[in-house]
Amino acid sequence: MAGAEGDGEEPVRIGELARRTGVSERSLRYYEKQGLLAAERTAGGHREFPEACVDRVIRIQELFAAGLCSAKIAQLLPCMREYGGSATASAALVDDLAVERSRIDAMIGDLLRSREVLDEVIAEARTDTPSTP
Amino acid sequence: MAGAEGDGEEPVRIGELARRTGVSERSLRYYEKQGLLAAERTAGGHREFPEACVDRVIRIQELFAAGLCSAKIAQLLPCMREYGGSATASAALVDDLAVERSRIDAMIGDLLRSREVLDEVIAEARTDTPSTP
DNA sequence: GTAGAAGGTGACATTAATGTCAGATTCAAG
DNA sequence: CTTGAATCTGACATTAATGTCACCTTCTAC
Repeated sequence: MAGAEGDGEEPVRIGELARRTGVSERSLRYYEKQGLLAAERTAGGHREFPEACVDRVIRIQELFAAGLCSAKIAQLLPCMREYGGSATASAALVDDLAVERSRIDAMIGDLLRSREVLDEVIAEARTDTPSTP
Repeated sequence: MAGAEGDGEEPVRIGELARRTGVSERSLRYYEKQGLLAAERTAGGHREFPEACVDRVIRIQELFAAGLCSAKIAQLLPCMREYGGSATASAALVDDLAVERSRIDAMIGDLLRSREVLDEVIAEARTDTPSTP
């Protein structure tokens, strides 16, 4: 097996994490401050993220895109088995999440209708102004 | 036929429009200033929206929810046959809209994945803490 | 050890739609 | 006319993630 020596974990520094996730260093530091990410520190104070943070950051971005605020995400993450979470959502949190879910449903509807609008306008323009006559 | 007298259009004031669309008066005034809505004015300066604004406002909200900014929406609306638009999108606008469309596609993906996350966490909580044992 | 790349912290700015408030004016019904 | 509801304008605030900059420290390869 590869990586059988020591703890078998190659820490990731913030620059590499930013590059691999497409999320700015600025945002990664913000995520850490909001409790969405945990990082070890070198003796000199540089952050060392675990490998798993790559997927985690991507998931966090998706949740941000879905309109959740950092506080909600911070509550949600510990309940996700996917990222080693073992917590169970409290009843209050479940209520919150159900509301978020409804909002997401509505937003998906808005997005689908808006996409249709764009498609119609684009198609109409291509009909009126064909680039390949 | 109903409404055969005169111009046959009952104008809508801002309060009623707000109530019927769920959009605040503040936002409706903002939409007008951004060129998304056009309103006649009474002698005293009060806005009189045409009936069609009800659907139009709802569509505008959907487009905002889809992440378009007011400037893009202002360009888009005149190209929508649905709302009496007769314009054809310029090539530059089509390019813009295609970019928006990609973004919307990506966002739909994010929303679907995020919704799944919420469903999992909610389901897990309901399994661990059943309200009806 | 040294130079340059990478990282740390903190502060200030931004964006864009929306909320809110105050004071003045208009509208509609008595 | 009068009165109360509705509307107008303009200004200021907010939100929340992210950008940017300045200045300093740490890391890494030579």
